[in-house]
Amino acid sequence: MKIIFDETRPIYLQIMEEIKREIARGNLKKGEKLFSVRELAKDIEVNPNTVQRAYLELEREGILVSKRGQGTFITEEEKVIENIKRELTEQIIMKTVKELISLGFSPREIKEHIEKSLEDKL
Amino acid sequence: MKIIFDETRPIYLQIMEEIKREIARGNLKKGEKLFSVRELAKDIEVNPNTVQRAYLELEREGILVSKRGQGTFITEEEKVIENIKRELTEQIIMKTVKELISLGFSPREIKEHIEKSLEDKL
Amino acid sequence: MKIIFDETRPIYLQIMEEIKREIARGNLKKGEKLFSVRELAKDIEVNPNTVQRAYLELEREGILVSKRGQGTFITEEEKVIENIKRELTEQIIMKTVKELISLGFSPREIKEHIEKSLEDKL
Amino acid sequence: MKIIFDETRPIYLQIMEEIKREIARGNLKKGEKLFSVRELAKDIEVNPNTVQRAYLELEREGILVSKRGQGTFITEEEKVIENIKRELTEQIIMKTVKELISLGFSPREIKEHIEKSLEDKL
DNA sequence: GTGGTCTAGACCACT
DNA sequence: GTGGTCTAGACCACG
Repeated sequence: MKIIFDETRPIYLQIMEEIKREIARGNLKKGEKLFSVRELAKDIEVNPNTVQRAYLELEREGILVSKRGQGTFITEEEKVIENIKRELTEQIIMKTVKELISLGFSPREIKEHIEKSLEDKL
Repeated sequence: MKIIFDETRPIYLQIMEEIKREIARGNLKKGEKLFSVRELAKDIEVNPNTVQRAYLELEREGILVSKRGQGTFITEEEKVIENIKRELTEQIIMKTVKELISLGFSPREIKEHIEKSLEDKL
Repeated sequence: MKIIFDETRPIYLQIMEEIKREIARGNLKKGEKLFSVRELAKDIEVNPNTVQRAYLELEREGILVSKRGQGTFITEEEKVIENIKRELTEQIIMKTVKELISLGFSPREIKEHIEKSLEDKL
Repeated sequence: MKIIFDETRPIYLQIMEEIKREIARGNLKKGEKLFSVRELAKDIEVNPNTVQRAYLELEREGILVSKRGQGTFITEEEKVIENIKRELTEQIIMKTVKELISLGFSPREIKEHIEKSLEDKL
């Protein structure tokens, strides 16, 4: 995993977000085993406690499941995973819409612009 | 001006981008006088040379005009200013579309998602 | 490289001109490696930053190509090189013609004078 | 008079050349009175001795005539003046021809280039 | 080793 | 005061 840290927000949050993104992209699949806390900590050069906290919060959100003596796994619940993807999508779009509105575009104009951009890809 | 630096990209580039964003948003208008090199440098806590470089590059792009002994100004050319806004818009949209595609959405799905998000605002 | 500085014009400009002259004369050929920034700086006794700036501007003009960790090279584009020679030639001739006109010669007289000078060389 | 000094050649020589150029251009006419040594020295910010030396050498060349108690004058001899112009012309042309040859042009090519440049002016 | 960026501080030309 | 240039010296990323 590769993370470029932001320096303005807590690192554990950024780790959480990155894991969610990997799940949403399908790179981490349901039931899959994650790196161990120590491995990931070493890999991205942060303190193991920080990774631990990220895993803990994700477990609280029902996204991860830790099994003593075995490791940490992505949940088997497909609904949770779909939810992550939906939320991330929503987030990305809202951010973009806000930026475009701050540039003075109306919702109608935004729609037109995006449709034009997508035409090339269709 | 307020800039949160990225630490991974040259500062002078980030200054350039921030100024372009301010122009695109209409906060900096054609012909308007910018902060002096020294003022801005002090304000955002970088070396005057770094601000100077950002101004120089923007001048080369036709966006700023420097007048020795007077200051640095936004160009009077409206076309240049419109161009900045167009490019910035394009950039924002392309970034979003790419992110959504990496999440596995088809162009059609992206369009639908965005339309749904915009409905609330219309 | 040998440069006699002018004291009235920026050093980095004079370095640029000298490099262009060397290219036009064929002493620097397409694809050839230049002195490193530090070498040239030491050689002509200016600060490395000044040489760096000259190289940067020439890169922007498409005349040089910098490769980090490797060095700076003359472009492979022959058209660019031909262009340098053409521009330099134009410059030299225009300067002479202007000087002669300021001495009160008509274009016809200038032509005659030059033809006479060239006869010896033919 | 305005002189940008060269820093590499004696100042008195550069003053001599500038006066010759002014004569060749017709800005200084036969019999005309020159600035006094002190005036010119003050004007171009050099030591009066330096101007004195330039005047002395020009007097030796028959170009200037100094009259005690009256000042320094351009010679009345038209031939001398014509000579200056001829020499200067020759000098300018030779310099240009040499530069163009060093760029690899043949005399025939030089002639063609110059004729082309002059066509616009004819 | 290479180029690229940045800081600190100086001096210049222009208004 | 303004922008423009330059030096000295540092640190980084790349190969």
